[in-house]
Amino acid sequence: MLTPDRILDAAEDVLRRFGPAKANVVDVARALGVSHGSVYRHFPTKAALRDAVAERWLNRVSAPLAAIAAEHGPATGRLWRWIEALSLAKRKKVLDDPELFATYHELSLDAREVAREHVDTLARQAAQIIADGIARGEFAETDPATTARAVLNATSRFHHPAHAAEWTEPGLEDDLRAVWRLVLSGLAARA
Amino acid sequence: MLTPDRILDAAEDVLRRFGPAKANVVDVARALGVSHGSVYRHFPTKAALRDAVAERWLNRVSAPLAAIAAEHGPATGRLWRWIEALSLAKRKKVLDDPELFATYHELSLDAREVAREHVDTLARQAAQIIADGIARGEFAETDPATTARAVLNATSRFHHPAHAAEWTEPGLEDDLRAVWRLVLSGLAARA
DNA sequence: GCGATGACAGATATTGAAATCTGTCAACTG
DNA sequence: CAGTTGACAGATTTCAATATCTGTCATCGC
Repeated sequence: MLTPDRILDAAEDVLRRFGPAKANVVDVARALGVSHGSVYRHFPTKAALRDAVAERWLNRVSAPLAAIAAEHGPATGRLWRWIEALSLAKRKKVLDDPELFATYHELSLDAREVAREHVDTLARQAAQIIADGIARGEFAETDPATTARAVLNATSRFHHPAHAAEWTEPGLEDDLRAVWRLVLSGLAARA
Repeated sequence: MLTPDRILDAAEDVLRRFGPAKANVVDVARALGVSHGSVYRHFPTKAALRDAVAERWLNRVSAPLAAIAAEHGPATGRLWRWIEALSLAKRKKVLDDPELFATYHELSLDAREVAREHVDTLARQAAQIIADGIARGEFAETDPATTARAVLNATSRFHHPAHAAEWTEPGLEDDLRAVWRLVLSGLAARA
């Protein structure tokens, strides 16, 4: 039985093997032992298939982060662990799955829906931790959504795929910690 | 008389007209009415010529910022004007000179010397303002160089060429202001 | 003699014809 | 009849021949 999920598995495999530039629908169909027309029964276009692969792949990044966001301890430590985990996860992805990472980066360049949704998901998680921090009196009173966006923007050098080329530089961890110190004092500061 | 400066003028023109992908040394020589061999008398390689064009072009960004860094008023307002001017200058460049901007972006991707120096120059200017702010009691005591790097990193979404594609989105100014508020409270916070 | 030239070799880019790919759909199968 | 197939048109990509470009250097002319 041909299901979207089986197609996604095959597509991810093909994408990982050949990269976004060389992967094509016929290869995906061949990997499944069906004609490429059948793939089009489940995904309207090649772009939709690619987006679905990226979406699943991005969920594997954000799901572990959601766990941190849902914890109940002090918000300061949680937010730091959340940011560090985000940065580490992205760096790990670019090393382990360079081809899938390139696919994702392509998406984010086109400002595709999937990339935007991923950012929204991350912003929601960060906002949750920040709202907790405000409730617990750890952070100053601000709009959690706006502040979460600001935190994401301020740390984009460490998780935005546009900066992936810089992630091998030494001292990256130190730079992240320096930005974190700045951001943390900003969050904690009384108005 | 063929001088490096005249060559740079011609090269900048050619680069602006054809873009980094199409511009070539023969065209630059033709624009000057000399043979391309003569250009090689002044610049050892095409890459060196390209770097020199970018360097001059980047100096035109950092020079007006140096003026702000050298002012004597309150550091808080100066730092904000400095960051805003940096972000605006880059955005203006990408609109006015897309081809030269692409040249510069290419450099920054290759992590070329010129791009690194530009970042160092900016970091030095920011460090100067931050050191002033610490001396004036506006900012908490920190290492100005480290903090300057952190401020640059935290705002890279608004001036790093890798993010140029996002600079047409509405709300960019608001995002910058939100990050600035966060950073400013971080700078001002007492230890 | 000093700066400029232009022919040259090897590297790189362009081009257009041929091959492949995407997306559709009428026909097929179980 | 639900799901699959494969032939097809038009779009896109590949590939190899051709042209152009980079960087060198022996030679030129002022």
